[in-house]
Amino acid sequence: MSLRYALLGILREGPASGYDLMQLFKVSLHNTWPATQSQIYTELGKLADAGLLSVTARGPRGRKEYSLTDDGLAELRRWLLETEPEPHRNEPMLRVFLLGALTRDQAREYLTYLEKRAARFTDALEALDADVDWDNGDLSFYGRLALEYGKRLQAMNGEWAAWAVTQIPGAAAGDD
Amino acid sequence: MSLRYALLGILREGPASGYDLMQLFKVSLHNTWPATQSQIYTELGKLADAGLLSVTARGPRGRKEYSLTDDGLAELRRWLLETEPEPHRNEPMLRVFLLGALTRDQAREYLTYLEKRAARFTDALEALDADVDWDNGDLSFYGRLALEYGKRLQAMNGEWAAWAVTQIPGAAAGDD
DNA sequence: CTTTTCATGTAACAAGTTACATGATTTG
DNA sequence: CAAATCATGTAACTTGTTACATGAAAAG
Repeated sequence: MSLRYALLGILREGPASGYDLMQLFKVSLHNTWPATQSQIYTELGKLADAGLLSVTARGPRGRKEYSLTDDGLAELRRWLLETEPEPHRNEPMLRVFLLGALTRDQAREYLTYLEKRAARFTDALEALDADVDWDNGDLSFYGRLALEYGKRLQAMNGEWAAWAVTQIPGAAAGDD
Repeated sequence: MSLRYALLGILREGPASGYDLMQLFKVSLHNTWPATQSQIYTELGKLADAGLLSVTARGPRGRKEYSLTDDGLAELRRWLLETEPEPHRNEPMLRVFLLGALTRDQAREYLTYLEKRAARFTDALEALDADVDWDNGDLSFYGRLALEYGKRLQAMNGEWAAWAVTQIPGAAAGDD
């Protein structure tokens, strides 16, 4: 359901094609709201049918550029102001709950893996930060706030995992 | 896909009915992996058909108690050891990306709302901590690690939101 | 002229949500 | 005996994933 609003929100910055949006999702939105090519094209079709978007230009190879309509902007604002974010799933944390199915050594390994994963992720976010050409648009402005969030989240993830690994009783080897 | 492993993992602690599992999801797993009643019953049926669970007791009102089979435990371990967690969606953060659709006052309001939300969530986690009767099982042990994660996450959320609100330029009123 | 990039669309399937439907047992 | 709780199941719908299918245009 949120994908539709992501599309409306991005198109508020200016018209774009499905292909353009696909690229944007691949780089900057992937960590926040992953979407596949097929989903994007399908959703753009529905949004245009509903009058929230309109095709405002055609290019080579069947390229279609979509623009946000007044109705689309109104619907985006309504969503932002009048609806609550839905609870989200955290698969790595679900796995923590279930770690009792493994030996303590394996559980420690998983937590160490989470710590390394956080470090890798932090590097990826730094790279993204350097890679994106931030402009003066709202998406860049708020995108930087979201990026800072990602960095803090990964720092916290790493610290928690390092702490959690010390909580598992027993020596470093030979349990269960 | 993860729901099936959540069910297998919980049943590793001991047999339970669909109803029991439903309660557990409502209280302690809701923040990590929400699941509906219909989803749980459907999945239990599939898991039993696949031989990963078996019905080991019947009670009043058609109650069925499921137990983890050896195949089920093996499949749970395989998932934990050999598969990668999938990327997860963060709707509140998607909304941050799209805040340019609102006035700056409204954007600040949203961030302030996120800060309050984090505080409320922290309180709810403290209440949960006090409410749950932690036993000596693995689910309790690892559940406490996950709970600590939740507390740290909410603390970070609140700090980030308080910082983010200061990043939005302009006086406290009268823009856009 | 071959490969890469641009560009769209759809079909089949899996996962998750909402709503409906039913009824036994326990508690006050 | 009325209300709350226990207990299960399924149908319709929405959302998301994987895979297939096609082809124009640009770059080397």
